[in-house]
Amino acid sequence: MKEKIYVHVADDHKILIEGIVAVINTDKDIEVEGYSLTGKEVIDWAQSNTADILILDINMPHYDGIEVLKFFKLKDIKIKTIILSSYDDVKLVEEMLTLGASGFLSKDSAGEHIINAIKAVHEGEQYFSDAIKSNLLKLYTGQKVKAGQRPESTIAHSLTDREIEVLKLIAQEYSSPEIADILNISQSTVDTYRKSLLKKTNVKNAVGLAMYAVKNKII
Amino acid sequence: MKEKIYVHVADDHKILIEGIVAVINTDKDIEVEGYSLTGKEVIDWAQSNTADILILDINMPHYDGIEVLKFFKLKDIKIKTIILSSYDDVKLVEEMLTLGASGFLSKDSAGEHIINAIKAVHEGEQYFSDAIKSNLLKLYTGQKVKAGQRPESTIAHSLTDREIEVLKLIAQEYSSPEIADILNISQSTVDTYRKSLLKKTNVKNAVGLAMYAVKNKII
DNA sequence: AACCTTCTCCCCATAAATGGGGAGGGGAAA
DNA sequence: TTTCCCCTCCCCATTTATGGGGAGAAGGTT
Repeated sequence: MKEKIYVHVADDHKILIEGIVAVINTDKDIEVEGYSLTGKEVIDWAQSNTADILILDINMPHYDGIEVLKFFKLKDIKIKTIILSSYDDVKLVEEMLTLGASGFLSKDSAGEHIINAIKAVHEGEQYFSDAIKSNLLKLYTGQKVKAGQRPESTIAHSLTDREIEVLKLIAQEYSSPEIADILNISQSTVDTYRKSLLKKTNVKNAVGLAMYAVKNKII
Repeated sequence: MKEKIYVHVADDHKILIEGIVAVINTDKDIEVEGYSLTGKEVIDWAQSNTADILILDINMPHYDGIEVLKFFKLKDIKIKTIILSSYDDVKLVEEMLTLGASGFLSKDSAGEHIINAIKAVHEGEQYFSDAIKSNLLKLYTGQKVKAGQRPESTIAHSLTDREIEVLKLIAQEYSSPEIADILNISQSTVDTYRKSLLKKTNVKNAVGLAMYAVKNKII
C-alpha cells in the first residue's frame, strides 16, 4: 500500500495556488495539505508541519522564498522544498541549492511537471524544469562566474521600511514628485531616499534601483 | 436553456492557465475554448475567434496585453476582455478602460472571483476586483493624476535593431552619454532613440524601459 | 543621560532625461 | 522613380535625477 504524499503550497497569488491544487488533485498519490500566502505564513506553518513537500514561490511579501529557506536552515527544519519561480535565474537557483532546495519549477512549465517534480523530490532526487536545466548547463560549461559576487538577496535588510516603499514606487515608474505626492512627503525627502538607496544598493541610477528591486523580489 | 459562456485565456505562465481552467471548470455555465501563451498568439486567435470572453494577462512576451487591446481597437475587433494583472496599478486600469477592457482581476484574488467576473462581464457589466476598486476610488477622490501623456498610438510597433541595442544598454544602467560612447554615435542620436523607445513601449521613463526589457526578455 | 537610527526637510549645484520640432542620407520596396 | 523606413544629427525648452552638504524631531537603546 502506497502512502500518500502531502504537499503544502506557498504563493502570494491565490489563483496560482488554486491552479496547483487543481493540477495536483488529478493525481491520486498526492494531496494538498494546505497553503500559505506569505513567507510569514510559511514560517508559522513550518513550526508544526506535517507535509512531505513544500512548493515555495520565491517572490512573496513578508519574507520571500530565500528568507524562508534561510530560516529553515537556521532552525534546522528539514522540509523537501520545490522552488517555483517566474524567472529562470541561474544565480537564484545556485543560491537556493546551497540553501537546501530540492527542486526548481519555472512558472512557464506545464502543470504535469509539478506532479513529476513532487514525486521525484519525494524519492530523494532533485528536479529541475527544462528551462532552468539548460541555463544551469550553460553556466557550468561555458560561462564563468565572477567569483567575487555571491549576490546576497539580503542586503534588502539594510534598507529601511520607508526606503523600500520609495524603491517600490521608483520601480513602478513613478517620478520623485509623484512619489512625494503618493507618500505625502516633500520631494526633498524623496530625493534623500533616492540618494540613500543609490548608496546602499550600489547601483548608478533609477534603472539600477528598479533592477535591484526585481532581483531582490521587492516588487 | 442557458447558453454556455465560452472563454479564452491568455497568460505566459502555463501553470496559471491550468489553474484558471480548473477553476472555470467547476462552473457548468462556463467553458474554456482555448488559450494563448503570448500576445502574438492572442492576436492570431482573435482573427477568427468564437469565444465570448477573453481573459488577458497584461504581462506577456511578444506584444503585451496593452498592445493586444490596441490591436483590437484598431481592427475594430469586439471581444469582452477581462484583464488579469499582478499589480493593482491604477494607471494601467485607466488605460485599459479607454482601450475597451471590461473587467480587472488581480492575481491575488481568489478563483471564485474569476467566475463572478466572467458572468458579470458577459452580462455587459464591468467588473473590478476589490483591491483595484479601492485604488480607483482613491484616485478619483484624493490623488491627482498628471494628465500629460495619454498615449494614443499605433499598434504593435516592433522595435528596430538599433532601438533594441540602445534599450539593452539603458537597462544595464548606462546613461545617454555612455551609450553614445559605446555605440559611437552622438548623444543626440541616443536621445532620439530614448524618445522613440518611450513612445513605442508606452512607458514613462527609463525605469519603465528597463522593466519592459526584462519582461520581453530583451536582456 | 547620551546615543543611534529613522524619518523628515532644506540648501547648493550639475548632469541627465524628457518632449517638441526639424532634417539629411541610405537602402529597400513599390 | 517615388515612397517609406531606418539611422543619424541638431535645435529648442523644461523637468528629473544625481551628488554634496547640513539639520531638527521622534523613538528606541544603552
